[in-house]
Amino acid sequence: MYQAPRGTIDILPDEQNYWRYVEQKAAGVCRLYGYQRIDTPAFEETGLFTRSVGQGTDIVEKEMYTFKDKGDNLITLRPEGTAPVCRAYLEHGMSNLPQPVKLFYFADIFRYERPQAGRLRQHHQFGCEAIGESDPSLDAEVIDMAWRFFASLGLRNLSLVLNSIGCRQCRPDYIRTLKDYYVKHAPELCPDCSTRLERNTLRLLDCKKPSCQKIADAAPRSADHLCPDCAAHFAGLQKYLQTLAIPYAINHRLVRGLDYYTRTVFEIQPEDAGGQSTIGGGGRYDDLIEELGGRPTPAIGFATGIERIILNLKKQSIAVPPLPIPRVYIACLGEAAREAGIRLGADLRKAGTGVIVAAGSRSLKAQLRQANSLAAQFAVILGEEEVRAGTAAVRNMATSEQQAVSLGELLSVILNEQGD
RNA sequence: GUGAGUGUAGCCCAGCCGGUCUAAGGCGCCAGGUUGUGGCCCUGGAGAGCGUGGGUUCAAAUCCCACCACUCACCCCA
Repeated sequence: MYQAPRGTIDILPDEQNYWRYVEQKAAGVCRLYGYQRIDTPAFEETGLFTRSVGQGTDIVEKEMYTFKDKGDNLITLRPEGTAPVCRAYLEHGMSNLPQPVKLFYFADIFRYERPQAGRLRQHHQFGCEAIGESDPSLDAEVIDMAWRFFASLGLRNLSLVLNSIGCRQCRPDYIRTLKDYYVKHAPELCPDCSTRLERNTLRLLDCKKPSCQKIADAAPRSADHLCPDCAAHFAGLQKYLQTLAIPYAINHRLVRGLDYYTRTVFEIQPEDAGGQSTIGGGGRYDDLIEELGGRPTPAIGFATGIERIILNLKKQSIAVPPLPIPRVYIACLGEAAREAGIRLGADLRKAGTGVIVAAGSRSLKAQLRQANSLAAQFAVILGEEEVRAGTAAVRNMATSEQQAVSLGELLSVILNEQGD
């Protein structure tokens, strides 16, 4: 027997209402903020990701699904959503549109990771990007949008953590300062951190080991080493978040795993944080468009993990509306009745009503049993008697009331009945 | 990539100091209990040879090994 590849899941019919719910809420929020949908390919030229996400990152170093296709092109299944959107922005000359350009997407994301709950090799993200504006009010708006999205889903007890990691003017100085500090503590660092010291100094702050955390807590803070522009930007963002009454906590150890981030970085997570807790995160990437060959263009965005959102919807027992199902079940006894049933089903569907026409030749009892378990509101019973009389028995499944209706009236009777 | 736990029918699971296990039960599914009628109830039926592959043994779902998958933690992030 085959099974789904490791770290992938089938999203079965029973789960689909969660997915539709999340998508619908996301689209609703995007409409509120003027974001338009974009869909990009599931794979891109590998260089797009190594260039943007960064050579030293875990994603590029060990998590990408990369292969050569039959035309000898180096291809990578997208491990994140921002770079493809930026590529599309450039490729289609969106810098000629009114700025900022506001885009959202639903995308499947591929990373070769060790799977566990809330962490898959193929997962789905909803994300937004606002490209072409550096004003901190846009940062606040993007965070507000993410915040409103989670609120509209009904998720409670979320926390927003925030930081600014500076820009290419001030960050090198900061990293030098940070490195000097860490070099002094080198003997106390865990093995991972010892290698990070050279390879990716910023990520030292992110280490979860208690011993390293103590060092990180006392480390120089990026927010204290911002250049005047970045400091003003960060102050502006906080002011606007206060204007929007969005609660936040600054965590100077928050750095993100992708190299393209500048200035603002943020994450949103449930307060009862478990292992894979972050349900959304994002930040500014003011240099990325330029890095990809465009003119200097500031931008900010965020992404959310749909599987993790659904995990939390379930954890918080949030009721999600069911998907619509057919209201009418047509039971047929005999060949003449079947033909009548098929015709009736076609008419009802033409009128926009969902119908299940019983197939096969099971007993009436079995057909009604099925109507019941499919939660139909009405069963229409067609047998030889009815066909002969030119009628059908319409049974209200909730009340068990049953009446004979002439075939001519049947359509209007069913369409007018509320069911319950 | 590291460490630990788990793996029996579609689902939940009993059994696991080896031997009537030709593997139990519940849910679900199918059928019957009315000659054309559901949801409750009753009866019956189908459905696994015990994650996969080896090994130990007269004998393994039950012991050992490997692999695979899932879960949890690390790591990483959504």
